[in-house]
Amino acid sequence: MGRRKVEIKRIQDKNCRQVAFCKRRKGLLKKAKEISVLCDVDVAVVIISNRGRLHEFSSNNSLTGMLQRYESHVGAEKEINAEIQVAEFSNHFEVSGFTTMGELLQTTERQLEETNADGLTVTDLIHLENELQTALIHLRARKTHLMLESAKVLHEKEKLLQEEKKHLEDNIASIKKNTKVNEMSDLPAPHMICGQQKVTLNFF
Amino acid sequence: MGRRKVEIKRIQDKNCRQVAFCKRRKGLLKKAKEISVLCDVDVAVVIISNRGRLHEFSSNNSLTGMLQRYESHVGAEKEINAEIQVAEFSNHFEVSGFTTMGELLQTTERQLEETNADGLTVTDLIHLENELQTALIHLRARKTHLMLESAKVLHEKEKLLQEEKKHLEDNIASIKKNTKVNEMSDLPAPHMICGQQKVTLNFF
DNA sequence: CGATCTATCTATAAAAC
DNA sequence: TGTTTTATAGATAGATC
Repeated sequence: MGRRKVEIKRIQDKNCRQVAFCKRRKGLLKKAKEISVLCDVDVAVVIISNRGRLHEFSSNNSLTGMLQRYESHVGAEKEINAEIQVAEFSNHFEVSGFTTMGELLQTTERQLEETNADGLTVTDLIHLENELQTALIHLRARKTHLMLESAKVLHEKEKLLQEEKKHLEDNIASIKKNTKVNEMSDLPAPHMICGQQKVTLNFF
Repeated sequence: MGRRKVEIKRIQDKNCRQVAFCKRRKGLLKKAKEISVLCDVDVAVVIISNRGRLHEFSSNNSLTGMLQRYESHVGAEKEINAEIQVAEFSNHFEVSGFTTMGELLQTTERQLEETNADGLTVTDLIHLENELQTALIHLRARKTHLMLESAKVLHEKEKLLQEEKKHLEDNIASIKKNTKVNEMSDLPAPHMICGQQKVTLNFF
């Protein structure tokens, strides 16, 4: 989109690269905003320059939270935090430090690669992994159960209301069938009449 | 950038919006990739369509991991809170074609066991795990959305039925109010037995 | 839906300030 | 570093299949 076509590979000239970054960053954030508005979707964009500056767009609070959370972890602190987490983990077996299996496995890999630095054995990791797995399974089972239960309740509610509705409609139909017109002159709906014939209710 | 200029506001026509979303999403992700390569920066883009589908680009694994971890945490918290507070979901997730969490876990475990038979490295496992994690996040985002959507539909249904019911009751009340008792002398007593169910009619 | 085709609009490379 | 200008590459709205 410029005077000449550019190949998509790292721009060698530092200055050109910086200029391109400013321009394209602006464009990208604009595009993100546009799509979020035009198409009514949630979009989050995070850009971290190679100098560590953070630029972001977020169409949504929860995503903003995500970005803030990310921001708090970014930079040099990230490495340190990771080290601290690993240390705490190996010392106290704190589950909370690890959020995903991926992280767990990554830690495992690091430990394996680091020629068995301190303490943390693969057995320990497997133990923790099992604990996490179990907790997840329990949580998911409970969640699924609650969801199914709720759906059932709502469906039963609906069914009941449908039945009630039918009953009421039948009532009105019966009344109409058995009522004289002349008695109903002041009713909003003249066709709904009570009459002298026996009302038949076929509720059940 | 098309046949005519478009105002940046929510596209009303649903179909147009969807088409625009597909095109612009592709464009946005492409741009994100380009800037990350050209300018040597880390970029993450997360898009969640209003149907709950998740699309993302990430130039960097750790960034992806970070976002995914965030998603997992907040997503899970949100789901649980929603369950406890509202506890209303419908059978949509039965129709959605997705397996349950339990099934997914079982499948995962089976796959891991099978692949593990061959000499897979930890790196291979991490890669596989990340793929599964991503799939899981997509699935959860979509599932949660479908469930909430279904609950909404059911609630609307219920509300409608309640209104209909009230209307019908009002009709009956009007009829009662405007009907002379002497015209009803040959009607059954206000309390009638239909089959085995006692039905109380307050018509008169 | 999704792909393909254009006319048109937009982004941006390069240059200059 | 940011803005403006200009020429041009790229994105995409609307249409068609």
